[in-house]
Amino acid sequence: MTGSRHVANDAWEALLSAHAVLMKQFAAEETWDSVSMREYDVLYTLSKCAGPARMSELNRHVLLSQPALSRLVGRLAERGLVERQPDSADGRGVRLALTAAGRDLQRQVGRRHARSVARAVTAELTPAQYRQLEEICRRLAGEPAPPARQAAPAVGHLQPHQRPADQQDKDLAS
Amino acid sequence: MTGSRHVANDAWEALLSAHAVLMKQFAAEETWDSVSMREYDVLYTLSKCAGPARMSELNRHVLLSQPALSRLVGRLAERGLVERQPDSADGRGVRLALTAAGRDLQRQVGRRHARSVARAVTAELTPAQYRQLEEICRRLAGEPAPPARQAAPAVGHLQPHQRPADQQDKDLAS
DNA sequence: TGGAGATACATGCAAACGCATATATCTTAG
DNA sequence: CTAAGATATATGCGTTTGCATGTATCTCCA
Repeated sequence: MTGSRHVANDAWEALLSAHAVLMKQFAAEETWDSVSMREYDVLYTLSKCAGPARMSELNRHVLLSQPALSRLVGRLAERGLVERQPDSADGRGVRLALTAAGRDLQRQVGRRHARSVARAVTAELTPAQYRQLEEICRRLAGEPAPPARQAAPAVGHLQPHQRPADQQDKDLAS
Repeated sequence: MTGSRHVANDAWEALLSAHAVLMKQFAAEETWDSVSMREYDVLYTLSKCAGPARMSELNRHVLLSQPALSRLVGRLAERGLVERQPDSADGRGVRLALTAAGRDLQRQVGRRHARSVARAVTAELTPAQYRQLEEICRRLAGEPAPPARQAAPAVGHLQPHQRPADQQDKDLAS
């Protein structure tokens, strides 16, 4: 038993290491023109959300404190990349959506970035391996983990990562 | 072909998501007493290096810019947790090592943190799964990937992650 | 040998972050 | 219906980050 604890820690450390190595690699590329990786992360997350998203929803995906995200979105809004509207249903909340310019920029950067990601991943892993990686990481992230790889029933709870399930090809398609 | 690109991107996104979710979870725990997670990361990395390490070596493991790491180490040195000595062999470089206090603090925090990590990982994954995760992530990180799980030949190039291969149990042992 | 370029780390400075807290709205027990 | 508490987001403020650059040392080739 005491061994499995150790192995579990090694696995997490390996994940951290892979994350750091690849993040640095991606950051060093010329992909990021006029947006930082964090800003892109927000734009990308917004692009995956069907309708307007809320700050708190965004904040579940982005590794940033709530105030930091609030200001980051503020900056993106000032640059005309996202639109921030008061929510009619909930006066405290905000509805966020990409503007046309924001969507364009996300797609453009997303295309380049997706290429880098695909290159890095496929260079080291076999298809079977990165499929396993996806499955395992989804579980780790606490997602229901859709085991079937084709048209899963789409259970539909708005858990951590809800995605429209279509349309997200746009940014990944070459 | 165009499909595998997409799947590879999904795998990376899943990894990012798992990273973000677990990092937030760990950050929210009471584990971090007097050190931030980044500071702990540096202390931990130092604890794994056999002898004194160099800044640039550290910087390979930690996701921070070189100036940020330089100052972070400076702060740790001021607090008496790490020792910074000029390198006799290379006048430009610095040799970093944990002080006794630094090692103690690392172990104490490491014990708590390792528990959290083990809890989180084993709660979601089977032993076979986190072993696979480790193997796959090591490859992703560009490590030689020791396929044998017992006493690998220890090729020994000082690639990204060189670890003493022993002693690191100390911080993970319950 | 000498000097151009590379490497290792540090520092000035503006931008961005996290923590604590403020503000506004929603929810709910009484 | 109201007051207490929860929730969603924003803002003040000190700290930390990244970028550009500085300084010192090392490397290597002419």
